[in-house]
Amino acid sequence: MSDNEIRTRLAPSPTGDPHVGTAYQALFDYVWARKNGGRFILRIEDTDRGRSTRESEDAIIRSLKWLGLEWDEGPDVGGPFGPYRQSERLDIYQEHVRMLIAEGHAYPCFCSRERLAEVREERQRTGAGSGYDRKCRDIPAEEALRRVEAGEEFTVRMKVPLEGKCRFTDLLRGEIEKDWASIDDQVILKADGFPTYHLAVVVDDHLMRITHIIRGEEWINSVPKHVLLYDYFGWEPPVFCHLPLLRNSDRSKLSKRKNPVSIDWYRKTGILPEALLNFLGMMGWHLSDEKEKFSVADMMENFQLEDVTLGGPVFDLDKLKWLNGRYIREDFTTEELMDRLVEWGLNRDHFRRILEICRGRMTSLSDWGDLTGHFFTGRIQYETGQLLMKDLDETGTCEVLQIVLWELEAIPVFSRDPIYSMFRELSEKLGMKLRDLTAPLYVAVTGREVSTPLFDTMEILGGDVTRMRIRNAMDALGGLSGKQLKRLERRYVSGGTDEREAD
RNA sequence: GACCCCAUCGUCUAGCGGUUAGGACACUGGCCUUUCACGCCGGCAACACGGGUUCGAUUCCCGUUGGGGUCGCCA
Repeated sequence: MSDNEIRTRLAPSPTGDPHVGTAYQALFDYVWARKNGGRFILRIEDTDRGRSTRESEDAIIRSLKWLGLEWDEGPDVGGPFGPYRQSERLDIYQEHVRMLIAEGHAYPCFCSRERLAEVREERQRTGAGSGYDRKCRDIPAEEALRRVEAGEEFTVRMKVPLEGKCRFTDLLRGEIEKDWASIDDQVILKADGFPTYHLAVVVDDHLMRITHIIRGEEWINSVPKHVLLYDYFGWEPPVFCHLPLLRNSDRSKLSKRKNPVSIDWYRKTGILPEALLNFLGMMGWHLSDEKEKFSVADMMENFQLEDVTLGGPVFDLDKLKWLNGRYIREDFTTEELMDRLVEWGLNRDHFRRILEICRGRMTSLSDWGDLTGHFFTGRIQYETGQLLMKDLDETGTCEVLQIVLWELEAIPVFSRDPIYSMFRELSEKLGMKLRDLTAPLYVAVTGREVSTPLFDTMEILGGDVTRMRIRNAMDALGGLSGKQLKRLERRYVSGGTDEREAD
């Protein structure tokens, strides 16, 4: 590697389904590195012990490979600056934390989570800024050391200046200013010895010689903490370039409650990787005014980071479908398209999973088409009468479907058994018979009252497809108004899992 | 609420002081066609508002409004 090589990275946290926002960033990172003859690095940010899973990491890697965005260094391929999984770099972070403490830039904090929660609430309420009150900042070093050695639980926080301004440059926005006083002493090392994002990202980006940090706009507010760390370590910060966030049609940040966000969903509904990439490429960037259809290679030839536009682009499925249609019509011979189709869903593995759950219902081989159509279709047409829950009207049914949606969102691994237990518990909670609860769901998910077993079917379809169909069914029933939704949410609080893009 | 970011058709965008404000998706009228789709031709539709700067502002500056993001021992 030469000294002035352009190096970008994608740093996803393996905590759920691979997110299209991750693909979006990956595309720009990839194109920028490759267009400059540089390298694109994949780093897994699995410092959240509770939520990171290997399954998620594998799924992310699979999705990125499906898209054809290949990295030059990463946990699976190695590289000169590994390991590329943060959980395997703990000693590196701890060493750097020791350096910061030794130089007085960081300090142990002994506050309990409870106290922190109280402080946070109090400060929010009184508008005294937010976050931590720096209680432990001035504990004398010897005393702190004694308490640490005595085995008291602690985290490590970085010292942030109490006054003055932080200035940094974002490639797309120019100079950005922020008062230090608005930033609190961020935890950089958790009580379990794992680093937080802020420490790990700075240390790794430096050690991995990242030259351009291209990531979502949601990170812009944490840049001051990062530049401060670069400063404490005496390192040169890389170029910061924050991409606009992909949006739902109501302009909020793209989220799975309102949109399919899993890359898998796009694959499963028959979007071609080249079309998805092309589409993502036109979010905030354009090849030329006359040419909407372009390849990653076209993009590589013409892309300039500073040409990215800043308005948060709404992710418009209609336009993606149109573009996808153009690829299908224009880019393949029938033979080639056949290969794509086989690869997509007409392959033995997929057939086997489906056959296993439907062979018992077959009296002739030709039942196959009728019985399995819902596995090979995008949108289902509904008979709204069939969608109604027993003894409920359209609104009542929508409310139950909405609750089901929330419950489905909260299932960490979307497979039959957890889905089954969820429905069992839910039917009890709602005081409904399980079959009365699931009957309309057969219709919502498969289009029919009698079909393949629901939970297996959901598993095969995947969480995003399943949820999208239920949402479509709700729309067919007239849906819920914002007001009704709010009321329902108050009445029925359910913990959904956070979704996470790469940084 | 505080702070940060953003602002051209419903949506993705072109525009970088002087344009009938262009293209694409969606919607829509017509043509083609045994249906549908594709394709072709046409239509609807935007510079958020108010101040400056300037001979002239969609374009530059400042406010307002609107939208978004962030305020975690999550990333």
